[in-house]
Amino acid sequence: MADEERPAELDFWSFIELAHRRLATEYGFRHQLATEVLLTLNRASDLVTYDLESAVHRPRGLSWSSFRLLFVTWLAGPLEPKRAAVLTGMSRAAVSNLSKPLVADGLLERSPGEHDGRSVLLSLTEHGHRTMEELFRAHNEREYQWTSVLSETEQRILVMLLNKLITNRDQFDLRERS
Amino acid sequence: MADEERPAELDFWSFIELAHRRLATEYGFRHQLATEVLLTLNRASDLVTYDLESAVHRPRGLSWSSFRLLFVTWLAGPLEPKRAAVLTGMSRAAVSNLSKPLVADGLLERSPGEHDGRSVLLSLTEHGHRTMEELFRAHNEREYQWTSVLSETEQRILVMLLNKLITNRDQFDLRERS
DNA sequence: GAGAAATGATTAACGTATTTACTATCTCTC
DNA sequence: GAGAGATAGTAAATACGTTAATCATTTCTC
Repeated sequence: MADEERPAELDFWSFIELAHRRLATEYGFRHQLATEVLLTLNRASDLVTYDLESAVHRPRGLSWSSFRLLFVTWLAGPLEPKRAAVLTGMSRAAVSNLSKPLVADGLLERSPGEHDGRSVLLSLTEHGHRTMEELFRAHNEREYQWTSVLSETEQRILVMLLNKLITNRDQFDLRERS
Repeated sequence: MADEERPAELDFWSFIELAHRRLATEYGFRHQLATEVLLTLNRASDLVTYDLESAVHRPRGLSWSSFRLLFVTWLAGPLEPKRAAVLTGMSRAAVSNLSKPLVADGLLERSPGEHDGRSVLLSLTEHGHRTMEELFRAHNEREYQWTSVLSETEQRILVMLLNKLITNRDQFDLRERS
């Protein structure tokens, strides 16, 4: 057994390796590769997100969620809260809560819908629009720092593989946010 | 312009494509591929996680975070809360809060540390151990359903690319959880 | 070896997301 | 066109995470 394990080096990322090893040797689990793929996917996503949030958005007074809402409104807006919820992957209530401070800060605008008395349209104000252009520039630069360790071809392969992973999801009855 | 956009088909996943298109045509952002890579990474991770949580863990009365804590304790335990926090990627306070119900349910055990009067060791109880074996079997089966749309080679490439993405992170001063 | 600083775990205060319940409007059916 | 049911948005209750403050112990320094 000796110093087969080196706990001193073990951290959030290298835990994946330990898990893989332990699942292989201690327990006879069939699908170790599946675990490795999805653990890696998860932790990579968490690391990048955490970094972007704390380096770009928090210093400007925005949470990751607020940014996401502004982002979809910027690119797909004006849109109803319902649609914003689908596109951001959060609940309608979350959109409603997040909008409040953004409207108060003059970034977002809430106007009554045209044909439906219940509905509302979210759009960026002029100020919100300018803010997003500046904000996304910083965001995009940091994204580039992350991805530039991969060649363009590697990046395209990565996107392609993730697309394949996700778009075949209808092969089984997966759970989605209602 | 015509029906260039088809909002009817737009959802959480296909928004990536819309974002890519809009950033390319409307705004002259330099690093569209970076955005596409990281949006894809993020959303893929979210979809898989949401599915695993709602299909496997919630029905058994566990949150995603509880599962993660049990998982690292299972594979790397017994360990101190501090180390569990690093390995799960959450705060020490979260570990402390999550432990409480798990101890109460008889899955987790909290024993005083050997050499240090302040410290504590978290470990699975016998019952917790048996539970994890059953639970992880279900988890692993579902993971397999997800990943099996990729060939083994594709899976290895995916892991390799994500590893490359992350392990070069020390090239710039990224933000990590303290 | 006594006092100061540091460290581990917990608690308290707070922010933010989710689910559930509610209100208003719209649509469908007869 | 009146009533049942569906839908949009919000509000209330709840769950769960974070950071900051607290307590106990340990380590460092003189």
